[in-house]
Amino acid sequence: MSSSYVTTDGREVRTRGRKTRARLLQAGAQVFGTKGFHTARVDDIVRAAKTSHGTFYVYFPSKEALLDELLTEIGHEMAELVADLPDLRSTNGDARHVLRAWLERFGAFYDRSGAVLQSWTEIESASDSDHDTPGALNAGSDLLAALADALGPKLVVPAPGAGQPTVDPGIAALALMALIERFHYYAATGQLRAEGDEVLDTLTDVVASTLVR
Amino acid sequence: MSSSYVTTDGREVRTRGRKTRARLLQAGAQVFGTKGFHTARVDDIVRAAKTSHGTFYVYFPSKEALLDELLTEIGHEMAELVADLPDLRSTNGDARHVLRAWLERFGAFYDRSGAVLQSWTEIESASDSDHDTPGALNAGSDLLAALADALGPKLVVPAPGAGQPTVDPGIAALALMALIERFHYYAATGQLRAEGDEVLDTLTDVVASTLVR
Amino acid sequence: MSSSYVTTDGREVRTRGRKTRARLLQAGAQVFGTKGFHTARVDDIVRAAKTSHGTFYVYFPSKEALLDELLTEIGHEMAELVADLPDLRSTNGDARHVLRAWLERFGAFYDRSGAVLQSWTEIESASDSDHDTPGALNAGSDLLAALADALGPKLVVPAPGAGQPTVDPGIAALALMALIERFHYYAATGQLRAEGDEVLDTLTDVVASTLVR
Amino acid sequence: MSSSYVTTDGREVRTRGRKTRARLLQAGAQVFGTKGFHTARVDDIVRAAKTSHGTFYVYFPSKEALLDELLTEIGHEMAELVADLPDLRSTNGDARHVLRAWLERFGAFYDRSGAVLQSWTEIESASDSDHDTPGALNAGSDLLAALADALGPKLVVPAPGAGQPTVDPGIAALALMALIERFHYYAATGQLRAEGDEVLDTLTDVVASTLVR
DNA sequence: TATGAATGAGATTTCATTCAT
DNA sequence: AATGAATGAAATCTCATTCAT
Repeated sequence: MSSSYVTTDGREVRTRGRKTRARLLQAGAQVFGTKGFHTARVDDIVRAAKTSHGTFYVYFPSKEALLDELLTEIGHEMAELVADLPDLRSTNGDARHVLRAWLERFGAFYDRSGAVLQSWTEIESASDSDHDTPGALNAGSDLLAALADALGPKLVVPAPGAGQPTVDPGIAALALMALIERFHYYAATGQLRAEGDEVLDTLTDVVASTLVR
Repeated sequence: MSSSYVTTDGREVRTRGRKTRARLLQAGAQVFGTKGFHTARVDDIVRAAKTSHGTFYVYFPSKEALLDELLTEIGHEMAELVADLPDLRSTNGDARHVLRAWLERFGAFYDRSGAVLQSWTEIESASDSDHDTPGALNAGSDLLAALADALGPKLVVPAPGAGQPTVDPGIAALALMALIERFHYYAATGQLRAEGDEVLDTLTDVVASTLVR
Repeated sequence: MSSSYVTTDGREVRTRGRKTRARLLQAGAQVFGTKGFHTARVDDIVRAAKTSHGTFYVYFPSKEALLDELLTEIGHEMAELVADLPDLRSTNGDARHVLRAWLERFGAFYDRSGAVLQSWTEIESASDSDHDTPGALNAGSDLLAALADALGPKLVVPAPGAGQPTVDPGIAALALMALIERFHYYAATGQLRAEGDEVLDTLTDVVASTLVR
Repeated sequence: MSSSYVTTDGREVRTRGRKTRARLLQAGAQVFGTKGFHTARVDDIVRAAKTSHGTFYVYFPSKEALLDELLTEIGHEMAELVADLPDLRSTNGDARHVLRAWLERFGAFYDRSGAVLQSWTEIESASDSDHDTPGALNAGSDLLAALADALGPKLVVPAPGAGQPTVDPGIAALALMALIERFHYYAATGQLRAEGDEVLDTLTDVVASTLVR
């Protein structure tokens, strides 16, 4: 199913072309990640993929389309990731450990794909002003919300204390996502002065103390 | 002091020009906020400010320069805001109340200026790849870190429990910023389904339970 | 009414720009006339108008749009021309003389604008295959038919003889148009070996003997 | 004689190839006919012929070359057609009948090949501006004139009346061609509202009353 | 000061043609 | 003979910036 592609003018993509297509996708991820969507030129991508302008447009109708596919792919990965998080409420005592392991996986994912997510933000603000959705980028508009909805129930363990106000699970998940994303973003852009495991430890601490009670 | 400006070709800006300049600044904030930096055209700004292209370049040497100024301004406001946060450790019992009040002020600020912050992110990724720093945007690069440094010590009250790992104040502040920023962002973009006070309440809850212990 | 124009981004065109616009229009006519629509490059037009690429797109959103306006203009001229043809049935005996005078006017028009009409044909076949009318060229699709309808009744004087089959006026006018158009076309492309007045004379003869009986 | 072809690189074309070649030719006629020369893409032709780009260039050195061959073929047919027209001056009384029969044949030809002729016009204007005659399209430049020369003498029977000016046979033939061509063109594009035989009848009438006297 | 017309470098996209299989 | 992936020259169009008034 996801193994069948077509060219811009509707022809089936066979094994030979599949490789080129993949190379373009990867080059796109790299270039969008480093330069951002608007600053990246098709030329940069083509050069990185060691192919030609013409070839680019054989496989993607536009720069947007390439990003869109990248984003969709990432969206799937995130959804899977979320689905894979064990219900922390039923991991007796072990919660912190389980969470840490999961955050590690998330970190690996973010290292690979996080940079591209920036391009998503970049596009987003532009596209809601005029709504005609210029041919692409339907990717993840409500993705985050959806993820939060899936994540929420697994997370919040109500505090035993009574007066403590209860946090809505969806909101809590949103908070979690924000924390995770930002932490990795700060780490990636050097604004978070911490080394390897330290980031992971701190993140686990913060998340644990916020959401798992 | 901050009331003395010069035109692109070094002339002093008098009262009439002052107004035009301000109009451009405001228009810029509005346009950058809705369309994002790259998607916004000088033409949009000029139109919103009810003035002409020529006039734009009398007051700002480039599109980027306008954003830069906007960002600097916002940076100052944020710094002030941070300075104004009472030390939560010395507000006995009242902490939650004080925090909520402060977060409300922060929210008002975010409503005014938050959208423009997106443009900052947009620019950021672009500028680290080629290091020549194209004449602008030195504004906030380390702003966040600085704020976090100032915010940290006022926030985290170590839990009395022993085994509980302590969160580094700087990191904690970063987390706070992330939470606040994202919450308002989600609220602004409709991804957070909550009404007026609800957002503020929830945010207070989350922050309180995370950082103020 | 026809004296009010707007630029591509909706601004009023004042006297200063009016000239440039006109120059582009004229250059377009000349270039389309000599090279044909597809072969003509925007670059050719801009060069002929002694202006720049950017300027072209200030006044016209596309190459098509320029042709469209040219064609609309020509359509109006033709309509006027047709309206001005005296009813040949009421010009006793004088018909040939009147017709000749009119054909002379037509000739002058064709000398000015005939070349551009070729571009119309060039576009036409392309646009009916996919019907989405790519942004322009609504100009004259049924123009010819309309003209024929207006022209017909003024022309055909039924022969006094009985057995002679009567030609439908509309059809006859179509024939007339074809004759006139082709004659001038052949004359213009050198396929009709005849000099100045000779063309006019012959054309008058042919038309007269066909349609005015 | 006309049954021997070579590929682009000089190889003899055998039976299998012959078929492919023919299929391309036919596809070309269809596509050029509907979309016009410039708008037609090699891809369209290749698709219609159910073959590949590579194959196209085995048989034709360029897109233009295919049209050129098509046009040459059509030229031959027209020449034959003209040659077959009986001398109307010697068909006593029967002239109208004979003419009608011939026009019918012409109509059939036009139905098959007329559309492609549009592409000829399309190319023509382009090629006179730069004189280097880009390798093709010498096909029909003076075709029309030649045909007219052959057609003329067979047609015009001078009117017995004295004052009536005599129409030059060549010119007259040109007129005839124009009429026939345009009539069918209008009929084909729906601008001539008439059904089957009606077109033929009217055309016969018009031609007869103009040229055969 | 203010204006808006003009500019041109640069970006995206198309498509006839070539080439390796 | 046939294929279809790859190519790159060339064309269209955009928009930040300059300039004459």
